[in-house]
Amino acid sequence: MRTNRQLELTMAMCVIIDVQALCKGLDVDKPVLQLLNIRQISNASSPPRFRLMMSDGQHSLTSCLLATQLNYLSEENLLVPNCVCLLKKTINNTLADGRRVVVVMDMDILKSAKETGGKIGNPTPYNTDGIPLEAPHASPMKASAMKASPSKGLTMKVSPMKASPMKANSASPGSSAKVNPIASLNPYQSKWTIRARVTNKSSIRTWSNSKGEGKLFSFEIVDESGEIRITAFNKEVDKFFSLVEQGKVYYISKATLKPANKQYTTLKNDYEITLHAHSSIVPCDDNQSIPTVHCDFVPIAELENRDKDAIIDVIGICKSAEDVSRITTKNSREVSKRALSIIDETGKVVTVTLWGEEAENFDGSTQPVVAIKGARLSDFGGRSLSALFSSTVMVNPDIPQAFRLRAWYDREGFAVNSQSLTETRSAGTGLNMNWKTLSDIKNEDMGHGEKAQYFSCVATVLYIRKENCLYQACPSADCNKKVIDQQNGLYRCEKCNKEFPNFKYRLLLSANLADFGDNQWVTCFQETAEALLGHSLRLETYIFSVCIWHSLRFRNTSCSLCLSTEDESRVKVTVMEVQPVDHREYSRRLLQNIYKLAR
DNA sequence: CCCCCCCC
Repeated sequence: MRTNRQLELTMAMCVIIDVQALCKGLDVDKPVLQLLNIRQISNASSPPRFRLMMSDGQHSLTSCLLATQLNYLSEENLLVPNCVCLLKKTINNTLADGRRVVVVMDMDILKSAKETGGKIGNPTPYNTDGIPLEAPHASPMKASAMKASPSKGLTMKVSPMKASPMKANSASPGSSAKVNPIASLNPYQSKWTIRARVTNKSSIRTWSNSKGEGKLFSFEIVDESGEIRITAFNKEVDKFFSLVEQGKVYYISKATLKPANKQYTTLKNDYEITLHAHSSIVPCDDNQSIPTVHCDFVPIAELENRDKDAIIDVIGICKSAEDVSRITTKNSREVSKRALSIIDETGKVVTVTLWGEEAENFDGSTQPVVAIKGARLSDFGGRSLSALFSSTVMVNPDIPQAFRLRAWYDREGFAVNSQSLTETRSAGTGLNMNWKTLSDIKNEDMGHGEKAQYFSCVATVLYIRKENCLYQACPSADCNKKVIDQQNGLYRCEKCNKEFPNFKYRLLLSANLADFGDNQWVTCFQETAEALLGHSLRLETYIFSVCIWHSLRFRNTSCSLCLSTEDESRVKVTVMEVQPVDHREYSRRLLQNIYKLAR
């Protein structure tokens, strides 16, 4: 740990001119300063604002404001007089009365007040009454832009060369005299106009929670300096939803900037925009200089080497598409989904899942080119992709890659012996079903191999055992592991490695299934048991999707229905899905089975 | 003021 003396020397050597430079709006790279005083500005507004007196050991500066997102530093007593701070990001701003302030946007506390032990040096006040404005980089916009560039997120380069053609557009309807780059926007300056292209527009969504209800839509925009998200609520939805179109360019002004919650966005901007009653959005026809959406397509074969959860752009021919279906999420929300199989020139296929309206409206019947910007790579079934709310799904986009792909597929691609990166193993996918008869299970020694096996069969329920048909399961939402009664009022879940005062009962039905050749005992947990019991009675025919594995080899499978009792060594046969057979479907699958036997 | 990105 550095001593005060060392710190004093460090400051003296490295940052001696920092206060002076900061005041002049010069580009100071991450100055280290000591906090001499902090006080809350007396105003009624919330959140509160804090004013800081900072020192570089030579000079002190009182015209410093803490950005409100850093208020917690003061509220949690971390930012107290005498602590030493690294100012990672600052913005110079001019107040309404002409006074200039330095707003601290991001900082680290390098040494606590206790460690520092007192004021370093004997700093004298530096020109607190107003700084001359002739400093070379004095404009707030300029200063913030310059500070932004080292933090690698923003890649803005605003030069006077670029700024002038923007001014030339001032005659356009509704535009102000000056167009500001997106990267220069901040909550401390309200008078701005940006000119930007809509890259991603959401549909209208409603919400209802304890705080109230309403509707909203959001869209993302881009200019040559950067990108930002804009959200419209309620009345502004009515006003702007139909005006704002994907891919078009608009002048946008008079809206509120607020810090972006990084938890929910991957956009490279610290802020986002909320529209209000006086906000203005005006279409712009002369938009040559505004960048269009750029995609960095990853070949499908290459997805095998990318990390899970990576956000990637992909393009392919939609070889086949599932019908749209409704699923219920863990949070018991209903949503539409549709899985597509897409193929590209690498000859590899991957499954892409679309959600909501995008799933409902998709038509794969013409085998269109599908390009997705910002899909998430998942490891489900090996490798698969999922569209996010932030993804842009383009069907037959007007881009060279799409034309090339179309030509390739129509000439030869349709016939290639393609390989999918996504293993499909659930019922309902129609093709790719691993159909077995019950006698196949024994004849093929199923469940004794290195991997769990999945198959489907058509069978009738002969018998359901009513004994021991409930078990005590872990009460956590997504864990269904059997708990161990500790005999002290607590129940232990080995999977969660936790003890609970309660448990939930779940169904565990043993059923005997039969087809024309054999019969088989299987286990149905809650969901599949309900499906069976929900129908009239036994002697009804179903399609069963079954998972079979050996309990000595497999303790945990990815299937939430598969509980393994580790003390027994035998083959486990667990039903994952039950579908009552519809006669048409039954005949079709029976035929498939017969054809397979015939081969 | 939302913040949902899901399912097998």
